[in-house]
Amino acid sequence: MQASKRQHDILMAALACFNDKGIEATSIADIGQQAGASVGSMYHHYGNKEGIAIALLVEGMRSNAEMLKAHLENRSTARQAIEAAVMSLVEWIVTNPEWARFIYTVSSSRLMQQSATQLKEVNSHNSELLAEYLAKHSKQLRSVPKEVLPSLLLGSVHDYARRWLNGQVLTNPKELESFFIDAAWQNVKSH
Amino acid sequence: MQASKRQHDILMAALACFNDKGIEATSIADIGQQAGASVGSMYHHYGNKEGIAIALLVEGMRSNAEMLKAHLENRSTARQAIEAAVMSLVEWIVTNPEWARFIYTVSSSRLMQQSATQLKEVNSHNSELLAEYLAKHSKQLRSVPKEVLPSLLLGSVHDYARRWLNGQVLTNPKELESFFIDAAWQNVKSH
Amino acid sequence: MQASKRQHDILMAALACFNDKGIEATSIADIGQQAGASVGSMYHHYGNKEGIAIALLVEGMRSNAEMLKAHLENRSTARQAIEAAVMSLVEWIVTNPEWARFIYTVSSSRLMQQSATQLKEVNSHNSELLAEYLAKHSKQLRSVPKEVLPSLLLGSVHDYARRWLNGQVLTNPKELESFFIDAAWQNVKSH
Amino acid sequence: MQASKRQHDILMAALACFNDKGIEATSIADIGQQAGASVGSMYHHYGNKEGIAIALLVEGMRSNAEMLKAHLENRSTARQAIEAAVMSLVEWIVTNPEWARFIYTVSSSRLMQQSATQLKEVNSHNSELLAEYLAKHSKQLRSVPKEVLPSLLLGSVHDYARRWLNGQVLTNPKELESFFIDAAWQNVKSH
DNA sequence: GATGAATGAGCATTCATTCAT
DNA sequence: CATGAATGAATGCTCATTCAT
Repeated sequence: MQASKRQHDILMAALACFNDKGIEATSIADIGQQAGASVGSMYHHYGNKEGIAIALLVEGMRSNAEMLKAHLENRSTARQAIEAAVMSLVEWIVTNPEWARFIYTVSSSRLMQQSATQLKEVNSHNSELLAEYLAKHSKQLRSVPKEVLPSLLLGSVHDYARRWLNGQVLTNPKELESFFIDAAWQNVKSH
Repeated sequence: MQASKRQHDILMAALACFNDKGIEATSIADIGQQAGASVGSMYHHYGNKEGIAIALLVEGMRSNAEMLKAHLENRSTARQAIEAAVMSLVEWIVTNPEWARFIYTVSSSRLMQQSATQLKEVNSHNSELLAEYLAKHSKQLRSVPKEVLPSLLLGSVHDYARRWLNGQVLTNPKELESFFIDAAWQNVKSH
Repeated sequence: MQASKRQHDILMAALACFNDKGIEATSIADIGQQAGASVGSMYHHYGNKEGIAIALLVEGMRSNAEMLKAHLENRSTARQAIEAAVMSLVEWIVTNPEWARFIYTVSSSRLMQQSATQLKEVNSHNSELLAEYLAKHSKQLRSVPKEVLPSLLLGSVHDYARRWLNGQVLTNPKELESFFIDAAWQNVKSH
Repeated sequence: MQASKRQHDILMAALACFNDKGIEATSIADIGQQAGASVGSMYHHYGNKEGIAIALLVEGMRSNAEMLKAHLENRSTARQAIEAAVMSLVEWIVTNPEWARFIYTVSSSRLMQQSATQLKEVNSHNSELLAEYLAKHSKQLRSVPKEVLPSLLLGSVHDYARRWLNGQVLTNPKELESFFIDAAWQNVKSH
């Protein structure tokens, strides 16, 4: 089922509304109005409000994963892999700020915990992508518990991105990319 | 007006409910029931639901700032200051996981942007505390744009803490403290 | 959008309730129950309680204006116009006591001052109808400030009607019509 | 029980609030705030909200009746009595617009129908005052049903006053007094 | 007399969801 | 597939009233 224009409009309207007023505070009618779709139409396509949010989340994470995969191609050294991971994340956030904002917000919500198989698949696929890749270069990397690794690697980017998306800082993350790469590399390379 | 027991009960009940079901999904009645307070009483003291959330936020940030101040005392070197900052944050999160969870969730919501002078005061006070302290040791520290510094320093902790509070990782942040301290120091020390 | 039966039922139920208990004291649920409509349905059609009151007001004034227009047709002399104005008003009040009572009550409320273009249109249209008509016979009429004219003409009727609708007097205004006509004519004819 | 300053303040605050937002929409707290009195204090003095409204009504009608009595003194002819009645009413309205507005509004409300013996006494006393007076001059007056008389006499004034108090007309009633006197006299004198 | 915390019933309004057309 | 009227449970909030201090 290719997404029709109608479906795409609904998703984009929902993304805008969710970011603007919050998921709970956004009513189905709000989305419909912004999308130029009737209430009934949205239920026809997505079942309910949660269905829309999940579709949005899945789509966002898929796009994020695709970008990471593209950046990882042809990177042979550990350092290059790290660079690729950071650059891909920054690139994706800067290119899709609305989506990034939505995902950051939603990831601490109840939506994330439960919900569709779909989501879990994408989610785990996504996080293993880099893990596998790094495993190839384990000798050049510090040995750290599996659970902390992502935080040492990308924690700075995530933290800055959240603040940037909330308007608390103004400098575009892209301009600070080298700091994030340095930090990531320092934190995970073997001493 | 010292906070009465009644007021304290309301706040604690609200914290539990907000974390359990989300702010929007928590009804005033839910809080009242858990606190053993009537609806009217809550409105008498806090004006409305947002008033409760803000009081909670202010209280949490104040407690966080106090702990940081305590940790910074008697730290003379740059390295010690960094250690103190990381340890204080970890300590506070581990000691007040409920409060931490609430603040992380709410900080990307509309609640944060607007609202109370109270909040802004605490907020700016809080972020300047460490900045001032580090300024004293600027020679031993890398020169980085002001806006990124907090992310380089504490991004890893925040990222891990969020995941821990969401149940995505299980190891207590305290056990991983040395990794966070190392990372922080690597990221901000002068090369 | 022709008013559906549902919409008409809601309006009539509201009219009865408003007159019975007062606008503020009437709950939306009261109206819904009497109209056999759900709460949601009323909001779907009229937006809120005030929307219902305004719709009622507009409809009432429109009906009043129509009756006046009908009575003014084929009246050639000034005296006849005056008679028509009084008789039309008495007729309308006697025929629509519920509506009259509502309008008298509401016209000193905040509802009247603000609100809908709709209302203002009907309102000014209504008051100019007679004014235009009388202008044609200005020679036979006393010259009085524009603002008092309506009170000299119809003040007695309005005053009596209010008291009658409140149950303070019992004689039907129709029976006293000749007194009102005489009074109106005496008050505005040229001496 | 002479009214204390506190009691007077409460009454005046209530009058202002009632006129500003309507009786039902005015909360006890609103009045208290404006009067600088605590909630408890108002209950101590007036029992409840209705008690305040009735006190206000009684006080207003008493003041109105006093003015009428004063104006009727030393008036010997029928014409003079009519003049006095009109002038007294106009005078009172112009001098006490807030009170007039309150009484006009409340007289079509449920408050009037029921309520205190106090009120009924003042009320009937008030309306009989003029009736008695006019009875003395019955020969010079038209014979009209008792119920219409007040409307023929003062209907124009009441109608204009209501519109003036609502801001629908701007000319001070005092300036139009002669029109109202003429009208009253024409309407009740014997032909 | 005065104060203001506490109560809880009552109400306007919103909103996800259904379904006939 | 699309529409929008209809439903009714849920919820934030108000407010008259009481009462201990």
